Amino acid sequence: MAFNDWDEVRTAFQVARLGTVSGAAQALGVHHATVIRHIDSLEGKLGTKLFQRHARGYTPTEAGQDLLKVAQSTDDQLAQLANRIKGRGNEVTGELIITSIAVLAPLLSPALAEFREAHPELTIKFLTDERVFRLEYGEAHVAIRAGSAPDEPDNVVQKFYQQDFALYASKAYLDRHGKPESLDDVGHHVFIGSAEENPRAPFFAWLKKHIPAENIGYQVNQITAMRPAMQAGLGIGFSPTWAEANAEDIEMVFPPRPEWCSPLWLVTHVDLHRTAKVQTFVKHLKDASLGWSDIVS
Amino acid sequence: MAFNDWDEVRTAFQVARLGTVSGAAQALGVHHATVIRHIDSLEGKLGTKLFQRHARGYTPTEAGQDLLKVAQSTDDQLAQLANRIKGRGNEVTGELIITSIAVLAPLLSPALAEFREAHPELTIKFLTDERVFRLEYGEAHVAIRAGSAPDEPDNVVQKFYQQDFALYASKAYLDRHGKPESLDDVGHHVFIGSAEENPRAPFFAWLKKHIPAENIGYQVNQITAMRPAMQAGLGIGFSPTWAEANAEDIEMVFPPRPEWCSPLWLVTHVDLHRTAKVQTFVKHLKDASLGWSDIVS
DNA sequence: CGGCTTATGTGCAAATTTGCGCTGACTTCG
DNA sequence: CGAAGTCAGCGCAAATTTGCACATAAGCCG
Repeated sequence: MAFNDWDEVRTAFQVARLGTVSGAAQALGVHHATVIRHIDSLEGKLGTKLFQRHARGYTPTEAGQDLLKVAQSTDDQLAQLANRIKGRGNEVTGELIITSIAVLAPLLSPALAEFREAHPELTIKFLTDERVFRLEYGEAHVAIRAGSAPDEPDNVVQKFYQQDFALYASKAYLDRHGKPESLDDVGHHVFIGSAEENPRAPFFAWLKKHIPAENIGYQVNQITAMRPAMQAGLGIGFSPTWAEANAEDIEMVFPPRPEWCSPLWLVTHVDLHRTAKVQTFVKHLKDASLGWSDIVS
Repeated sequence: MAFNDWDEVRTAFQVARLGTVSGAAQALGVHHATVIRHIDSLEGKLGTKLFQRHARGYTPTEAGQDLLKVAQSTDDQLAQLANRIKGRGNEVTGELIITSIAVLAPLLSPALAEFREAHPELTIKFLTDERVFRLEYGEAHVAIRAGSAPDEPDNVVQKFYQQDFALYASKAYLDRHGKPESLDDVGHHVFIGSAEENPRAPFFAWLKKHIPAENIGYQVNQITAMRPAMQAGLGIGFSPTWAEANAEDIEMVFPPRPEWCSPLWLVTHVDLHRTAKVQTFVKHLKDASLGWSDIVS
């Protein structure tokens, strides 16, 4: 590769454009001696004269004119790129990647729909997977995490919504087994618990501690499998109040308790946290979360 | 303008392409600390993060991906440009601009035609004008000058042909006035001279000195006007022997003399003199000039 | 023709950039 | 789970680049 110093190309470009070393030096904001040395170096590497030197300035040779055309196009493209990048910092366009756990999709989707409508030039990607998408690799711009506060470095974490969990069961189950009177005496009632040894969710931890193991007749390792189990009448299970507010075949068995609560964390990478796009979205999500409390009240 | 350092763009390009600072440093042949500093500087100027930093390397953000595309195109174009320029140094293609005085066109044209045929990819421009085209401004690659040796600086001057001048007159003139016996006694014969006070051509200087003013009945300021005057029977005039070798209506009156001779100079700019294109052409022209002597012998 | 302006070119010193060695963090593999 | 390999980041010294002053040459303009 001959052009291993793009700055020299830029210098040569200005010389070719303006015709004089002094003019180019002024345009570049450097000393004219620097311009001369750049040109000399570039010509040395190329083995070709780019300019004919004379007392009135530098006249581009054919090679110099060729370089002028190419560098002009480069200069234009870089200027446009600079505009795009600088402008993008203050706009809400492009791509916004949000990652979360799948169960939050019903909760978040309305807010995402509103945000998408408010910023039509934005493409939203909503990623959910078993594995955790990592903000520090640029896999997502915003993450909504549940459970204990994430402490990944370089991540900006803020609590933005408190999920209230209650115990629910399907009408079919209640018709067959009746409604338990108290959590201290669960009788033969069946609860849906976690298959994990040390479940992250606080309500699962509570369940493991306060409900006899023989009453936990069904265990899941993914939360998404829990609600279908409840609907099928397999037992009594936890669900966030927002999810069951309008449910028809599911009935609340015990109201929410503080120790079951699971906070939602809004996580952004520190590099992206200040951008208008992320800030606007975070604000929108917080506003929307205020309405979520109304649903259950 | 944000991109006032194209080298940093080049560095960022390699980082975006390879994904790691170390890889980019190796590709660029610099220390990885330099790469980090370039990226930091560039991001600082743009006010935007181009990469997300993590332990496995640098992942381009949207802005970084945008830059990658633009810089990739720039890199390609510069590589192509380098190939064109480097290749051109050893090829005989493109443009070859030759300047001369108009009267030499009949002499040079056959040689130019041969050269053009030998190098079909070459475009030849043959410029003649009253004003002197200046090689140091890149107005021409090769100049063929007549008269005293040019001494412009930075020009490579070489003598390549000796024009022999003789005195001619048209048959019509000779029929009317007869043929002069000797140049010491020109009688009432009419000579065609120069309108200039100090003519450059040696034969005009000789004429002014040895022929009485009253015998110089017709004066021109451009040599091109001389031959039509001779043909019209206006008088006796100088012409190079090569021009009249096959003339039918023009007859030699006095044979060439050494003091009338005018050498032709082949002049190239020092910057272009070493290029294959110019070298090839100069060699061709010298070879051709060897044949010109045969015409008159 | 001669002063004035504007241009390029060069030696030397200051300033900036770069390279080096080292540290710490993460990933992968056995 | 521990060792090896890879990567980014940082302080300091060396090397390169740059700026400055000055010299020189050519065009401009009465």
